[in-house]
Amino acid sequence: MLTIGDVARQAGLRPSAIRYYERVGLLPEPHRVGGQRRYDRDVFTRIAVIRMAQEAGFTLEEIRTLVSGFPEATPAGDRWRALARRKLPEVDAMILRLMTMRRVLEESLMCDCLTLDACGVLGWSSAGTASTQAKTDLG
Amino acid sequence: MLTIGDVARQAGLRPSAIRYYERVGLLPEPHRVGGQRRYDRDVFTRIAVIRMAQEAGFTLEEIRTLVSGFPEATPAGDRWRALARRKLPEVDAMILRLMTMRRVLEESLMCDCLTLDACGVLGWSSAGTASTQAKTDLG
DNA sequence: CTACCGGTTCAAGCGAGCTTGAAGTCATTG
DNA sequence: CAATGACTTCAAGCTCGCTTGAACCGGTAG
Repeated sequence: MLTIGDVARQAGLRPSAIRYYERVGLLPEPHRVGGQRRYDRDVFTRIAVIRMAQEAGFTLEEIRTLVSGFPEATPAGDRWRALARRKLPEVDAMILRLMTMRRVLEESLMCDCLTLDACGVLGWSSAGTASTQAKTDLG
Repeated sequence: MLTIGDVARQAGLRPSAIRYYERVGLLPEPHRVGGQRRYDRDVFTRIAVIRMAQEAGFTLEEIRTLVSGFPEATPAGDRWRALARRKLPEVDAMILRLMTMRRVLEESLMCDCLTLDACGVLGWSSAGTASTQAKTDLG
């Protein structure tokens, strides 16, 4: 049984973050010994999931849905699957954007432009078509 | 010559955002007519660059360096290239994380687990090795 | 017994990225 | 001339994801 400090040290975050996660429903309320939180080792799995999802661009709100075990009162893993299904295209879109960015970065390493928008790298002609380009997806 | 309202409408953001970008140095100060800002169409290119970089996870601070034409007082595009070089691996890492997330989402659509961490999909055994896993990269 | 260490709560603060509101300016329209 | 509407500045507010500080509690060591 680990104290919040142990968990924090091993997971590489601050106790305050762990309490915060608990407050917003990302972590379950642990049992307590004399008022103090005691954690089981599988809290690390949970934290790792949270972190990964966070790095993948999910909000804590979304992660809460991902991660919390809607115990009864819910169809099944249907809720989680629904979210996953909804999120997949977003993740794909994100990957695409990042790959575009990657290309831009890489190609711009090879040219002499002073600024990004003075540079042809983007494939945009720097004016004219720009307004069309400007409304790509973001909504 | 476009007013700030025109630009905002066409770019899909609010005038306040445009003024904000100007304040933090993402957009150059436009000329003014009777105190009001007037923009050239190439502002849309700039805005599109900003948006893309933002979606790719750059902070406005970084984008400022990316986008602003450090006119004199700077070696060349060296500064921008330096940033690009520094950012490339980060972008790559981000892409990798997203692909992991994608895999998790996709595979979890195919299993019956109620929660993510009850599920084997992650490849983590749900305890034991977790603490090791927990410290992947984040720093 | 006292000190100290690490836990506890709660409210407030912070940085990023904007938005909102108040108060004023300016051009056009009736 | 007065009203309208889009602009202006400036300061303050808001959301997210935490952190920090004040004040307190409990267990162990000297």
